[in-house]
Amino acid sequence: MGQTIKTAAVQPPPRERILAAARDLFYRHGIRAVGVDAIAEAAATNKMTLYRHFGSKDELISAYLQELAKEGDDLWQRLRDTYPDDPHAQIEAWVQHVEQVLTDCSERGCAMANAAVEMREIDHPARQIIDDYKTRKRDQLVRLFSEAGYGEPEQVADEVFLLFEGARISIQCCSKGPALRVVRMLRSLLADHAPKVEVEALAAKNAVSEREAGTKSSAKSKET
Amino acid sequence: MGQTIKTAAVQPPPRERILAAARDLFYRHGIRAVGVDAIAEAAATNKMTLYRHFGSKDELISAYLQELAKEGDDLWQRLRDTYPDDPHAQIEAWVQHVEQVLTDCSERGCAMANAAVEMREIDHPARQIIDDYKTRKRDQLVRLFSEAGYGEPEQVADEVFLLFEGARISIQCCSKGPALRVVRMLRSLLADHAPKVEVEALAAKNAVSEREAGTKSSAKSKET
DNA sequence: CCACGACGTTACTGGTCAGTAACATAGTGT
DNA sequence: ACACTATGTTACTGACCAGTAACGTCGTGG
Repeated sequence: MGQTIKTAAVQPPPRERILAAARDLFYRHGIRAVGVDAIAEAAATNKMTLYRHFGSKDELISAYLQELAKEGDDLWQRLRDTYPDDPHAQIEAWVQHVEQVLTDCSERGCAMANAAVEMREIDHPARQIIDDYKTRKRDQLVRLFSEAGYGEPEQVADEVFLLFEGARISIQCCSKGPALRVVRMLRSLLADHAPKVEVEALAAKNAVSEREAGTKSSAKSKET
Repeated sequence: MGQTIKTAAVQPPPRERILAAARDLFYRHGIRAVGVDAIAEAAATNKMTLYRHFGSKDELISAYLQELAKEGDDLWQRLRDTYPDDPHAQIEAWVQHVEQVLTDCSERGCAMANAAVEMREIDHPARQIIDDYKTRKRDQLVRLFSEAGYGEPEQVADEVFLLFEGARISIQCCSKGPALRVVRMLRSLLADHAPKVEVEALAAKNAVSEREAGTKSSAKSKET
């Protein structure tokens, strides 16, 4: 029995491997800096198979960004589902996610934003994906703050959004000081805008949710 | 008289033309996306002359970034000199500069940050220039807010810095909403931290400095 | 007038890259 | 055994790109 032993039996299908390799290389070295040969090799396959699954490098880039967008959306949804009907806990969990992202030593900024910088052609399909994703993220923050009863949820969301974006870009090109202090900023900013009645209740709750959410966030997401 | 008429007599020397062309093309299309041939052609010269002035593309990139850094520093200094011993007016002028940068329709983010995204190799000479510049900018903000008597100038500077960075990156990949509202954010943030005694005095002064500084900022800087 | 230096022109090298063609191989279902 | 499909392999094209060599031109300063 077993004359047809699958070499590395549990290896995922080529398409997945290619996408995973592209994701890693694109994020680490940049989209333009990575050739399709390198991706195929990293995926333990070859260029032909790559081109059978993705018609062109641009298509692969789009698939890469769409995967990132989906994971970012899923992560957000999971965050929401973990604390149903408790927007304050959701906010706190998100802040902790932000902290985790920014203190990850492999952090090289937001893959989406970096892609937007690299793909400057305004008609590149990638841009639409990025634009949609970022707009969605901002709107999700607005909604969350609105549900939490914050005054001026749009303003708070814009500010939080820009602070996070700023942190992720500046962690790539500065001495990282400001970026690493962004969590403290977020906390005090949110405290300032939280509905007054809940302040002390929220403070009490943080001690709890801090442990709960801290352990289960193991997904290595690179998104907002 | 005048048998040797200089064709296009007032044309600047090749080195300047090359740097100007590089600056334009690098900023508009990205550093990696622009070849030296294209730069030479845009500078109305040729590749050989380019390589006589800049030993390599990397050297040209460094010169490009250093020029940007110098202009950014000069602009900051001019801002300071325009309102000597009046840090509040300097702050207001800087905010107006920010507004002008962000509403410029040719804005494609901070050239420095974009370069950092494109040049991922940690040992690339460009990275040091960018890092130094950004750190300097942040420190200049700290100093300015400190001179203006703000409480916690470091915190305010970090927040302002990250908001601006966030605005400049997000203007490239989002529906630009949040970025365009950053000036309002800055104003209210600064108002919150300004020394209490000066608030109404500052408000009165804004009406004046708004006209003064608004007209003379014609330099097309792309820097923080 | 001459020599020198700055600049221009052409053509080339070697390398990389996206994308394709042609053929070989292996698993799978019938 | 057969056919079909997914995958692997090799080799290629054409384009682009960074960088160089060799030579030609022109203006300036002595």
